[in-house]
Amino acid sequence: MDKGKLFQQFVRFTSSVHQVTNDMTKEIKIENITTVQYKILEFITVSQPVTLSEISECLHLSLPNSSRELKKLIQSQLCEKIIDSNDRRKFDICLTENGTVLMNKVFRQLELNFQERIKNLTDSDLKEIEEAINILQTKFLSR
Amino acid sequence: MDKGKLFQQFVRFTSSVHQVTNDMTKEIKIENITTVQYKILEFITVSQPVTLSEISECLHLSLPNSSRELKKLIQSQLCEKIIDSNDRRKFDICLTENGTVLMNKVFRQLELNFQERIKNLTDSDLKEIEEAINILQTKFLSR
DNA sequence: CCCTTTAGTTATCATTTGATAACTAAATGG
DNA sequence: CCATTTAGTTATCAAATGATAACTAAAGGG
Repeated sequence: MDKGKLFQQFVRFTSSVHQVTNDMTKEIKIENITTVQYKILEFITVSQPVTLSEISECLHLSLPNSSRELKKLIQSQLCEKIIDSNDRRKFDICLTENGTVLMNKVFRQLELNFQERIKNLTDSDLKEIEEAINILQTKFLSR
Repeated sequence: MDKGKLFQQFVRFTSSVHQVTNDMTKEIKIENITTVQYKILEFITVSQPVTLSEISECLHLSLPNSSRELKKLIQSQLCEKIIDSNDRRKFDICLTENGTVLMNKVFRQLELNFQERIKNLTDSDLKEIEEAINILQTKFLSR
């Protein structure tokens, strides 16, 4: 197995994934939400409940900056803090009702883009894609 | 084939890919190069020669902003313009000798991270991963 | 009970990035 | 050969992001 060649493929692959997801998300515009704030929202959506430290670590933002941006999201009533009764320094962050509605709308749009992209594929192609995703997910992407 | 479920998997998958590539690249710091400038360099490296319009389109930057950032990269002597003799409004952009050396260094570091990540996998795992990447690349990611 | 660590806040400043208008110069098309 | 389109430039301003210092308040450990 040529690991150098695999690395080359990996580079092209990740660059394609970034390209495709960029194209799929670029038209999605939410009023009064910046790019970083959107990433935070997306992270909360996928991983909720999360702590501020987790946001900070996973999105490579400093704690002060995470705090600032979260504050704006809370002011926009898109997410909320739920104090952890075991450790009152911490708190869990969840989407509010509003936030959930918003992110559902975003993901529906994303799914339309996705379905558009796969609409010409056969069932056996889709099956192969599913398996490929599973292999990468279990063997390579999860730590 | 449940396309809705496939979408869910796709979302988790892309989020994992972003996470992993973020982690692999986050320690890579080049002096006097901003994030956007690095993305431009990366794009040139993978796709050279490129035009300014291609940079602008693929990285979702306006032409004026692309021009500004490219100017800085040229001032840092990391890339250069090569006038297209067929159409003198256009020009191709390539890495300079310096830029090539720099990006080689970056990619070597990236490759070390990559090898570290796969070091415990068997040859048959790697073979599966390679095939999975190929399937996604040909059936899903390329337009 | 005190000291240290952890988790987050607030304020401030510099830098980066985004957006837009007004421009040049070359190509293209009738 | 003139008008329009294409490709890129320059300047300027506003907004977003990054970095850091000084802070609070709770938890944990001896």
